[in-house]
Amino acid sequence: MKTLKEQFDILSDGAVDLLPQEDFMRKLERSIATGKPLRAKLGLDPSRPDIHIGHAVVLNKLRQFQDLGHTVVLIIGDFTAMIGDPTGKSKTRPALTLDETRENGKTYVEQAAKILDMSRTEVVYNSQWLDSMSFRDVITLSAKYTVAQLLERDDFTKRYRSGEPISVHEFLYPLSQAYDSVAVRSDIELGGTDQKFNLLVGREIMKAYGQEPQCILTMPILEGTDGVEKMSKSLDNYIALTDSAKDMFGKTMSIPDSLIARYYRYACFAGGEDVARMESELAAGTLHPRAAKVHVSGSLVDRYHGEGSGKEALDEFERVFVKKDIPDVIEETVLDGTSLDIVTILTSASMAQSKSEARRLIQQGGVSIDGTKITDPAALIDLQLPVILRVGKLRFLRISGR
RNA sequence: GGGUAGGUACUCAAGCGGCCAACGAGGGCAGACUGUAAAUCUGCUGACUUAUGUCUACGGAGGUUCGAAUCCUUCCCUACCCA
Repeated sequence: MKTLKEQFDILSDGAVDLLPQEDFMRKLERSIATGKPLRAKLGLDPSRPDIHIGHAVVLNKLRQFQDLGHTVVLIIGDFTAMIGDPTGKSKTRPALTLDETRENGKTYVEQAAKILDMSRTEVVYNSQWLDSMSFRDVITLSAKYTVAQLLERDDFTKRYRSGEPISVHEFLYPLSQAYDSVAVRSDIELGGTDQKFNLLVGREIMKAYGQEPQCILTMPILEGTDGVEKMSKSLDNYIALTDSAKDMFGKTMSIPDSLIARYYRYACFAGGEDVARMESELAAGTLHPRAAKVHVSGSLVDRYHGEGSGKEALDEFERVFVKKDIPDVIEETVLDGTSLDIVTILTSASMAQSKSEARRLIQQGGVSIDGTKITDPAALIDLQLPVILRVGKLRFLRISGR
């Protein structure tokens, strides 16, 4: 069993906030003394079933809790997802049915299992308690917090000032999330830094319900592969846990230099010393940024696809992008006809969304067949034998006719 | 309930009777240069059997007009002020 100090050092490493520190120390101390594990809570939004390595930052931290013997409580927000979305950004997000959210929740958990130790994980759905609350219960809950307190949240303040709509139910979101903490009696809740407000509401609400308030731990929000926006599916700048080794490697190679060490630390969960060494070598110029990225990409792939797969991904990468060769595995599509015009091929193979787009791609020189650039939109392609179609830098497809 | 300002393509945002598939910016895509980095430069960015062509589109539905994103009516939506 690790000592208090050791546990604290491990758990606080890489965290942005761990509040209040003294309370957390007390909880840890008690846990060590009584042998009773802490309950670490994480709420999941099951409206989008794919987990990406941005989510993984927090999951990895949870894993550290588990490795120290503590319990993780995953709350699938099936009830909240059913109602809609609070962020205002995507106000047209369709409300999901309970079945859909359950289904998403399941895939979510399957993916989380790549990181978490499921034998030390409790999975619960918040509809279990939220769905059965009466209107009276809701009023009781909402009476425990004030509008001014809610408006403290950055995002609410901004929207309120700039005249954007805020629906009343959005105010209820932080409260219901806070109530989840009451329901599962969490000792500490984790989340991204964007969740800090919500996590803190949890403390107040727990107190109001006569419980010992949870501590909060926030992890950084990992930027997406564009290096600017936070990683998210809707911005398409994400690396999914389910991405193939090849994609994972390639996507990581495309991150800006400024993010290399950050990815090393929060995506690969490299230790503080290793990260510091990389940072200083990069700064000193003794390590080429590309080499550092190759290392980061490789260890990321190793992490999720097994030891050694990072090397394979690198070999493939070198072949395609350094030697300008074609990938060794290319998806194949069979089309009707043995001689088709290039525009038809592009659209029916889903490499272009419309014929206009196909023509544009051709005119701009982004299309080649077997390595030969196609410039004539009316060109006929002989498909007696399979050909390799390349669109842009990254998209390859083997086409054969019948 | 009353008043004011608004609702334009992925986003922001011009246009305010014909020259509008709609300026500009961002984003995205393609190309050049590179380290699948950044920065920079160029082109494209509604669809259709590529046509000085047709269709769809400026919150919805009607209307005026030879002609509407632009004018009128009505409905819906948003913010703010008053109650």
